[in-house]
Amino acid sequence: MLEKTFDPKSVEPRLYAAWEASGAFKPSEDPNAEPFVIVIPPPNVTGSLHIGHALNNTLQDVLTRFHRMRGKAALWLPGTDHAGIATQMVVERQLAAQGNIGRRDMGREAFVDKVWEWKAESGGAITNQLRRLGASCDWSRERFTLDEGLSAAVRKVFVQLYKQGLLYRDKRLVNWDPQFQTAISDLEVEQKEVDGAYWHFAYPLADGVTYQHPIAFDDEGKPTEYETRDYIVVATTRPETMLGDTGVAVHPDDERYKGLVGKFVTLPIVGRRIPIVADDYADPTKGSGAVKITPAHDFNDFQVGKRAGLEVINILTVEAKLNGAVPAEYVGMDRFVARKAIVARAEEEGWLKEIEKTKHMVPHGDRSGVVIEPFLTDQWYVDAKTLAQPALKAVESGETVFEPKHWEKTYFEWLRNIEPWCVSRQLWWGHRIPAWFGPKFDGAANRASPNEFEIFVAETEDEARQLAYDHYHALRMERHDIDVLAGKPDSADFMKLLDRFWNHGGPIPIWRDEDVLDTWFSSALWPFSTLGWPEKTADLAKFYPTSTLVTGFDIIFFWVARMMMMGIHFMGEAPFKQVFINALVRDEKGAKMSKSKGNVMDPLILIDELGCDAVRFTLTAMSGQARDIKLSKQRIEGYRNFGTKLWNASRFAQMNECVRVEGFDPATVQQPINKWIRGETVKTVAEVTQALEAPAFDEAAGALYRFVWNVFCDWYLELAKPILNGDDAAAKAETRATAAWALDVILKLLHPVMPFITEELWGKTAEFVGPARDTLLISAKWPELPAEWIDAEAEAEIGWLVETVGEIRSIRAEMNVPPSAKPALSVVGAGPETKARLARHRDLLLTLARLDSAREAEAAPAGSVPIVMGEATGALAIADFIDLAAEKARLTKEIAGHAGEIDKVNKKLGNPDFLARAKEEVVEENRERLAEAEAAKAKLEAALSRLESVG
RNA sequence: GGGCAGUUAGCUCAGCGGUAGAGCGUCUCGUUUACACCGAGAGGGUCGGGGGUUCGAUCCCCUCACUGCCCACCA
Repeated sequence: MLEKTFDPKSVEPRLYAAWEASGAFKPSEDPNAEPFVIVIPPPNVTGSLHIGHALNNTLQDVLTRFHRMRGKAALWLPGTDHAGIATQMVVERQLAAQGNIGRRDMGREAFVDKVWEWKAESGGAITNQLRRLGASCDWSRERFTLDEGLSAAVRKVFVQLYKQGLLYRDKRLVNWDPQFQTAISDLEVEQKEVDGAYWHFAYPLADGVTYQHPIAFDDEGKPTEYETRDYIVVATTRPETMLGDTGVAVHPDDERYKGLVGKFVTLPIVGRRIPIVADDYADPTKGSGAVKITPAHDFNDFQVGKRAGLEVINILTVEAKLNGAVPAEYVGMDRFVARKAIVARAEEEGWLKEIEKTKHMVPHGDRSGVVIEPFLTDQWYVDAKTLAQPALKAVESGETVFEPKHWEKTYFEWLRNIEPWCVSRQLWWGHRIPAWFGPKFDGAANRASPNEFEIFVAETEDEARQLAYDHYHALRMERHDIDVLAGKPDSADFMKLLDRFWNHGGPIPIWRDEDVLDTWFSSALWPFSTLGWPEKTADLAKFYPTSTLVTGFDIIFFWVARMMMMGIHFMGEAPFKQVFINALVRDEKGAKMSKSKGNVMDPLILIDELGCDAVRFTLTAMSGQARDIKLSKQRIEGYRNFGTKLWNASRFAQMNECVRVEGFDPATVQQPINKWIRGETVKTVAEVTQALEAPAFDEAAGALYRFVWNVFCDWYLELAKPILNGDDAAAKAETRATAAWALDVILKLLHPVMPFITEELWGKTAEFVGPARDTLLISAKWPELPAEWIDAEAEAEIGWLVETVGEIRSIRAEMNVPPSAKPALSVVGAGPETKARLARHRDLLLTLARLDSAREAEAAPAGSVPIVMGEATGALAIADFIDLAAEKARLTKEIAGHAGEIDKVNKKLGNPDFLARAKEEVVEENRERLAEAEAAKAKLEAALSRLESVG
């Protein structure tokens, strides 16, 4: 006998082990099996499973299990991401907590070793948590973004892009994170609104220049009054940057300042003479219309500086402290301390004109949370604009489809306005950039330039060395020809340097770039690097491109778009056929879950409390499209109850010896209820299959829920009871076999969503009764049932029965007829069909509606209550319980309801336009509706008048 | 400033041209041997406002309002 309730805690680990041991997680090797492939969005190796992962991975598992059961070679490829900054942070924190020396004291190699140590110990946490979720990943193919193979792929991609001119080194402003002291990409910058101010500074004009500044205006905005100024006002939100100002810009058409273009101001504190330039960037309507230009510390100013040929003066250190380029008293000062100091000094010296309090957006590092500084450095950039074009085309053409479709707009928007991608990071944990530097020889000066280098990009150091050799050798030959042969005397030093490398006999003195790559660089290769690229592996041939990517919208830019770019560029084909964007999980009030708010729901705790299946079903059912998921525990409990319901239905089946019969053919069933449930099962299979193909997870879950609970349990099992308890051996045997069959189909359909309880029942039902199962449920075949098994007649008949029972129950409840009372039902005016149905299902009617009898009659007995039964009228003899007034009210209300319906339909049918233009079947449907409503109304009116004549 | 999404029963959401639905919650009744993590029944909505298209609009179009998110913006 099945236990009274399902115990997930003991079952889940056992079944997971059984699945894994059976080899079911590996894709079928049947050469005819069509592949179905999902690559997991690799969670950070530092991560632990949160509810978002639970949703995302549940959906992937549902798809994988579904397609596996359908006979596809289903591969769900798992892995983790090395997560550069995040992991480096975790390990640094751990080192600090253990009282170890810091990263910098430890040195790069030792630190990286520590990170690997940490990874070996703690890095597997999240994959074990995925197992607890029931994830049927092929663990034998698990990858890590920093493993040997993926590192080789990264090097190859880097070198190829470099050779193709799609990756280059450039000196420009980057988003600099002073906490981690690394560049970050635009995407890693978060704009946050903070309280700030515009500080208006008066910069004195140099060389005794003055001008007339308008101070009063007429109604048309024309200046009427001027004052003479020997200064120009600029405003800033970052006063400390003024130390790096190298110009002031005004709009070329700004009348106020026309005369000042080409003049100079004397920068306060610094004393630098800087020009006033004309540039469209200056907006006459903003502030004073004049803007200070700090090319080294502002993206816009950098551009203005470039156009106007302004000097670029970097005033910050990597820690965002003021460097030696500023007056001595500020050197080494923190940027925010300097801000205050400068404002104080401006006030003191009288050039602070105004402080305008304001809120404005300030860029912050998404990991560090500190304010980002635009900072002038050399970094590596990917030419994203070029790579984006085919990625755009792939989605435009439908090669790759987003689901829901509207996310394509987001994808397009970003790719169409894409900027170069800064991929170098000044970190230690990550893929070290395969680029080597060598001295650059300045031909004119004939010596190695201290700040410029030759770059040699290669997959290995040996290759880089070879490149360097070739380069310097060619250079040596060339210079030899040009300079030495031409007898130029100043060639000597230059040649000496080159000769030193050669004649020394030692290796070419090149050194490797210290930087590592953005974590997302390796993630971008995930769909093909994990399958073995650049090797031509069997997996790569079979499983690329993948089928569906399931991920959150928050990483469409970070990850999806970049995989599209890299996948198409290196594989010639987009990496996915479909991108399914899942919703964001929020708490029950709709707030984003966060540790600081304390509203985090830990999926592992929920699994402990309510079982994995309940959590999975909830997430599946709630994964409607394009919306946040507001998750409440109550909801999960509801689906836990659903599992229990299924469990109990199975117990019922078992108690009633509903044994699977080998070779049972549902096509042969005779009993109406069996024909009916057979048809309902067929419909559900079709519905669930279609929903999972789309995929529309919520629809699949909804269809399963309704079928199992509201159809199979509420009606089929109830309808089966009289037969199962009756004497008709043939009917009993047929019903037992049908019930067992339907239950098997249910287990299969439900398995992708609720793998544990269904697998357990699959095993248990075979253990107690029926023939042994030849496979685990995970490997069972998805049902395919013929549409002919839907029997319209059985459907109509059971529909009639269900409706009649419902009517009677409703009246009993409304009239407060006690459950113990068993009234008689008289059926008046029945046609042959109703008579036949009444005869066939009399027992069921008596049981389900708790009746004493149900017979045909000539007329309704006095004091009975009418029920519409198609063409016939049922009369329920509950005279003893009737409150006359209440019954009159009930009838009146029902009659009014029908009257309203009749009015509405009559209006429609009376409209000639409707008759002329509406579809024929719609008109017909309305005619039928009218007839039905009129008949029902007539019956109830007759009953009401009888009641009134009595009363 | 630009873009996207949403606004349907108390709550959470489905429906997306032809009779307004589900789950939860609420109320009433019920220990009939699968299940109280249950069963039966009931109440509850002028489908955000205003226009338009249509024989017909919750559904299509326009517009307004509100909510959420993304991108841009440090004078």
